Amino acid sequence: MTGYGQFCPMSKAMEVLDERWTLLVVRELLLGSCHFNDLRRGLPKMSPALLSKRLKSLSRAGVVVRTEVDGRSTYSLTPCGQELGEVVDALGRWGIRWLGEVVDADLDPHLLMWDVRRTVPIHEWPVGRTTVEFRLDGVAATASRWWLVVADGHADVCDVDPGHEVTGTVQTSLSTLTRIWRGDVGWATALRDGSVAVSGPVDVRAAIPGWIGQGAKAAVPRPA
Amino acid sequence: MTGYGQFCPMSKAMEVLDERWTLLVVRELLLGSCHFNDLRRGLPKMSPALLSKRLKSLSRAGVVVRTEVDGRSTYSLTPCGQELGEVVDALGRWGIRWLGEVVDADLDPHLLMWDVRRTVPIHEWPVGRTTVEFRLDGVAATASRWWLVVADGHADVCDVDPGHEVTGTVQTSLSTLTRIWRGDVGWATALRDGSVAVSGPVDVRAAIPGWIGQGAKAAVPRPA
DNA sequence: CTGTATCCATGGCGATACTG
DNA sequence: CAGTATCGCCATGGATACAG
Repeated sequence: MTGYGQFCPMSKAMEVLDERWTLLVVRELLLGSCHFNDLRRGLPKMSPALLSKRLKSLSRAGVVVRTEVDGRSTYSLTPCGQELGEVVDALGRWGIRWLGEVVDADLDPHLLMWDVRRTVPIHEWPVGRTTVEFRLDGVAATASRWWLVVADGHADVCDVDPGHEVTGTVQTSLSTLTRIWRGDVGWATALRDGSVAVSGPVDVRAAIPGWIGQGAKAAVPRPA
Repeated sequence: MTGYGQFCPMSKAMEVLDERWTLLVVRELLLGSCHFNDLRRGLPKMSPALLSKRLKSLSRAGVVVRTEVDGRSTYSLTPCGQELGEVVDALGRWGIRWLGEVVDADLDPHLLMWDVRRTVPIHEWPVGRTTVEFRLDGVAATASRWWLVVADGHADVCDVDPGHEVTGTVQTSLSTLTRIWRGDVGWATALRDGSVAVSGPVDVRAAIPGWIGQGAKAAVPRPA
């Protein structure tokens, strides 16, 4: 008895979607990941076996299609899967409004920098290569320094020094950068209270908040 | 490890909502059920122990509040819970569009008549008591005859003959009535192809399709 | 790079009965 | 009416290692 025994459309939807991890896989696909290891990077706590299993059931459900492109496995959403964007959106809006507190167990520097990378507003950056260094206080040494490199309309993030000249530096805690990215606190507030510090030439310091993107839900109004 | 270890708002939302049955409980509350046994009626395949457990965790999450009203346990949605209407809506729209086929295991005459009752467009009915009898072909005798009674701005459904004069009768299969209610097929089509038959005075026969309500998602456009 | 194969513990959840 | 109490299965999914 795996179903709900109901003909209600939302019950039928939940039969496809309510298993653990399922909608997070869909979210990753909506955000543009299409290869197995890209998906894994956005879902670091998910075992590969389970990811594989979920991709298979989403295929069976007609949400995902697997194709081979240039010999690489490529997953993408069918029209049916793309329409789950509305569901994912509604969940995100609800989550950001009512589930505001981020506990330590949810913090993850790799995940954060991966999200920062994919929300970089490229056109806000200067032409030519620009590198912003991040220093995360209180994070294990191997994950405390990051370099965000934007060049040729493309953003990359490294956890080893790429050796470029650093245009500016952001220093803060993992928690603060996460909350800024989520939109829980604003740059202005965080700069004022000293929980984040930017360094570099004055024009760079002024520009950095506009260079660092935010999550899609950052602008959602919060309940009073 | 019960959470996802992610700070993404939608992951946080799923931590609260992705367990089996959870969103169906919310759906019932959104539809207006507020007592334990009302909820059970809308969730017949859910064990009472599990319903109790889900209500408790939804309370802990701030989605539901339990109060005593005139000595009766009463569950209702907090503002946070009411906003899940958007999520439930998005899921229902997606479900009706892409999960169209209703299998036999999802058919349930009690559930259907309970849904028909609560979607009755009261103001479409005549003043004074009106009774429509339903005869469901191919359903066990104890659940094949139903009486929908509308009087004083209130609708009731009985599975035993209430003894009133019957204003009109609908005869069809459980599957057809379900698909009509969901909006998968229209009254006109079903009457034309004979899969449903209405009897009674000519004006009643003409009026019945307008008396029987449909699910909230019936009007959602289907993919080509 | 893209997965599979195994293994195991956990606990989710279904079924049923029962109680204030 | 509104839940508890118990029981036991089996499937879920986490961890790890490995393979084409």
